[in-house]
Amino acid sequence: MSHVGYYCLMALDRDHVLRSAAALLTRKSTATMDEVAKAAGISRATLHRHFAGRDALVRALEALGIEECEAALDAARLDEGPAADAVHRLVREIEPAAGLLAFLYTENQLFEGEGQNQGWTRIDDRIAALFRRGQQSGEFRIDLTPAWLTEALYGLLASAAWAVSEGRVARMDFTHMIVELLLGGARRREES
Amino acid sequence: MSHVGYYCLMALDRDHVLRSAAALLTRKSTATMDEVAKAAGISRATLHRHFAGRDALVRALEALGIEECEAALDAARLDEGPAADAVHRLVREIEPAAGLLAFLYTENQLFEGEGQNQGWTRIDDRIAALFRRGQQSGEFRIDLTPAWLTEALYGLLASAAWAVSEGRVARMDFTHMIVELLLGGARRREES
DNA sequence: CAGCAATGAGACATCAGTGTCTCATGTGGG
DNA sequence: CCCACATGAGACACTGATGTCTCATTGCTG
Repeated sequence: MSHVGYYCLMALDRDHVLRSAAALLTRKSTATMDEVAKAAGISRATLHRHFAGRDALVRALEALGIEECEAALDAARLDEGPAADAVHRLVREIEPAAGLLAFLYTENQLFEGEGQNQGWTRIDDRIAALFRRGQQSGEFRIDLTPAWLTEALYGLLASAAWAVSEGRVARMDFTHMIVELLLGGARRREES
Repeated sequence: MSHVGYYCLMALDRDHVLRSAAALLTRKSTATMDEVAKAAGISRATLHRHFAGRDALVRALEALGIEECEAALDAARLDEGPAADAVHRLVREIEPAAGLLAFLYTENQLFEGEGQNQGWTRIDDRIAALFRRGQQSGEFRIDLTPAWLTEALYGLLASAAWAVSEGRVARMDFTHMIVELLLGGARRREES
């Protein structure tokens, strides 16, 4: 069954191509299929054998982003302990995917109206639920809605990913910057 | 001198076209020149008479964004009073331009490397200076750099603009959401 | 070694968006 | 009334990216 071996290689290559494309498109969101292929070290023909077209590639990247996001959500154990700690774990776990997320965050502006991948709404719901839990436990202030806090988290992740990739801030500060800014705003402050 | 009259109309039209384009591109950043023209209620030919090409249009939008940003910076009187109040005034003044800013924020990812319009660095510097002033006066915590706070402000402005345009949050909460989240994180909290 | 599968390279048609042009129309000013 | 000018509509060529195809080469399997 030589097929098995080849398919396995294909799968490995596919993942490698996907990650190369993610890394490239994070930096240059308008990169050509040619550039994507070169970045992955393969020819455009082979790239097309993996992904029917640019659209399919972006969809695959979206699926990868959702997958990594949900993995991060799982690893962060959002239900356990103080909500603030859960947010910290979440940002730490999601950091490696932040660049890809930032790309998809802007790319999704294109999917306007049409069939919005329901994976994102699931993720939105889980994150919003975390903020809501923090509000109900009294950790977070209640005048900022969970929906806004979720959006703000996305925005901060994207900002930080770009700022890091352009050298405006240090990569090692990534998690600290986001968590401190977000939580400082979200956490209810004791009366001064 | 019929020229005067015509030029005046041209100028008015140009501004109108620019704002229509800003409004459209805020929603659909890949809109066609045809769509931009239709959105402005003019023909593609006339659009080309105002702006040599898509590139020129984006540059003009960039100039408009910078202009409105600086106007907001001026109106906010960043040097006066507590830094926190200045941030609040800044966000309030900049809100009308937030959509355009969000568009340019992602579009600028394209201008990578090349001649980055120095207007942005001037704006960056003024905002960063405001945060630095707040740190020196003891209002803001010092473990978050002014550069990061500036980036975070941009990210929150873009997030909020998109979230509002997609109906995920209420437009009337715009300023409150951003200021409360940003300042809550940036303002030094009294020891609990 | 023989054969098969995957690849790389390149040719090719296609398509969308763009930039440029012309011409007819209409409108306002002299 | 007549003219100048701006506009709208459309034709046109050009470009860049894309999707599809063929063919030679490579490398692994049996």
